Amino acid sequence: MIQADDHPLARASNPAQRAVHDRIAHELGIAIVGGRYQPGDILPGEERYSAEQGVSRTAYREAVRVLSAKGLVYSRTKSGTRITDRLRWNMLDLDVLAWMFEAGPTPQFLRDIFELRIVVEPAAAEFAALRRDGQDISRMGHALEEMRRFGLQTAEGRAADQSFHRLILLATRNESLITLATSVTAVVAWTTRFARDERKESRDPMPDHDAVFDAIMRGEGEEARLKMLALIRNASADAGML
Amino acid sequence: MIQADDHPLARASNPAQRAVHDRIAHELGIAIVGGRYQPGDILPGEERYSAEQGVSRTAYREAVRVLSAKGLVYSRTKSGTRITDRLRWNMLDLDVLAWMFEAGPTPQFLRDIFELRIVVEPAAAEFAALRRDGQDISRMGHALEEMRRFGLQTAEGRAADQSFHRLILLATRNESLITLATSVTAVVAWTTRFARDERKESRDPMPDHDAVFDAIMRGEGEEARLKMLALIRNASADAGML
DNA sequence: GTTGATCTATTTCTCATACTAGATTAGAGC
DNA sequence: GCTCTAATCTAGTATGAGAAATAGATCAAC
Repeated sequence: MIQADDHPLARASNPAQRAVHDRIAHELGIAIVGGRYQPGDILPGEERYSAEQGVSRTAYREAVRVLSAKGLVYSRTKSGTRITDRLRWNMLDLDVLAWMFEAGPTPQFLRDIFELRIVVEPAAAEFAALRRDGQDISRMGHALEEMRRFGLQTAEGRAADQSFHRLILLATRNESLITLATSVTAVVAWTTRFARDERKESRDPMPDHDAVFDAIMRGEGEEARLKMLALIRNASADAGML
Repeated sequence: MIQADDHPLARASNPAQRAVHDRIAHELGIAIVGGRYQPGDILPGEERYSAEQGVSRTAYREAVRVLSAKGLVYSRTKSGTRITDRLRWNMLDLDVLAWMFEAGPTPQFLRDIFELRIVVEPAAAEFAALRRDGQDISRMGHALEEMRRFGLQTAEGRAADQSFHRLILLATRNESLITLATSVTAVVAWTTRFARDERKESRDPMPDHDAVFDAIMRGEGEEARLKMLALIRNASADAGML
């Protein structure tokens, strides 16, 4: 399984060594999704913003192109660059989600994502049950072994958990579903990372996982869907999300 | 209902009057999703590409930033700009979907999207049934009236149809669901626009729509989900997609 | 007074050029 | 062969100059 930090797309942890345009996009992105600029508002403008921030217009413009590509803003000559209506934002873009999270996610935002999870992951489990092959099964089994061995208190255990969910996605053979669920589970992971340990001890996650795995292995789509639904509800309840 | 072409985000139909960086992003985007560049391939490089296309490095770079924001490519100094692995692409981005469609959508791609539709829209109908208010009901009713009056053979009728589906989405009060379904239904609309008229006469769509509307109005979530599922299956069958 | 055309000012967009930074590669030295 | 170093190549940043587009003001006509 590819670790996020190993991939070239992963943002450098140190802001200083990030490209300037990337840093600006990040700052503006957070300011926008965090509500410091409201839809309809006009950004300061190339000349002014770049001067204030001490960066070149080039870097600023490239940052705006990024935000524009994600639907957060749109630019017109003379009018300036405006914040787009929220319904036009690419809410499922990983960067946008990350910015939302950094800006301080609203309960509404988290509720939306967890609802989406309940829609998407059980459906994914169903498709996976119908399309998985021997290799999928083998890898899922291994991930569960690791998870059982290390437990969710360790980094290895959590990695195995995420690996298991990822393997289910890949077994759906549906790229759009994979893309979608990747975004959703990322938010879930960020959320539960902070929600963990605050509460009472969680229940043992293994029975739920085993049940999902078993249904997928036997090719029982409907059952896989229901078991995954149960797993998510339990996990969400433990994280205090439901 | 806002027409796509009225919005500033809508691309100009005439490529000539589009911004240069936008045109380049469009061209490269189609080339990438169409497979002319494969994941792992390296783009020509700023100097070379901009010289060949007769545009400035600035414009080319802004185009690459857009593609990068959508996950299609990533850049590193010295290495160059590479095509990202497909699983990193933002498959649900409206531009990416449009490029896929323009590049000639594969059957696999269309199957993926229609599967996603079957996952998402019934779920949306369920949420809508639980959360709609009087105004939602009133507007949906009006849309159905228009649809009944004009029929799906006219532009007005199709607009009313899309409006009805859009209103259901908005009634979910879930922004991430709205964003997702917007992308999915866009692809469905593009597909059925071309698939229409080729086949035998379609069945009357009104009973299916009325049933969905009725369930939503009465606040019956489960029923709304099932009726929407039936509607989609019928519509897809008529379009030759199932 | 209202409407319509024109003019102006402002803002993004494009280009050219120079230089920087960082990663890869090749070579020197051992 | 191996290691360290230097050359080199590519994306990144900066700046200035001007082009294109258009919102808003100004003015003319009715």
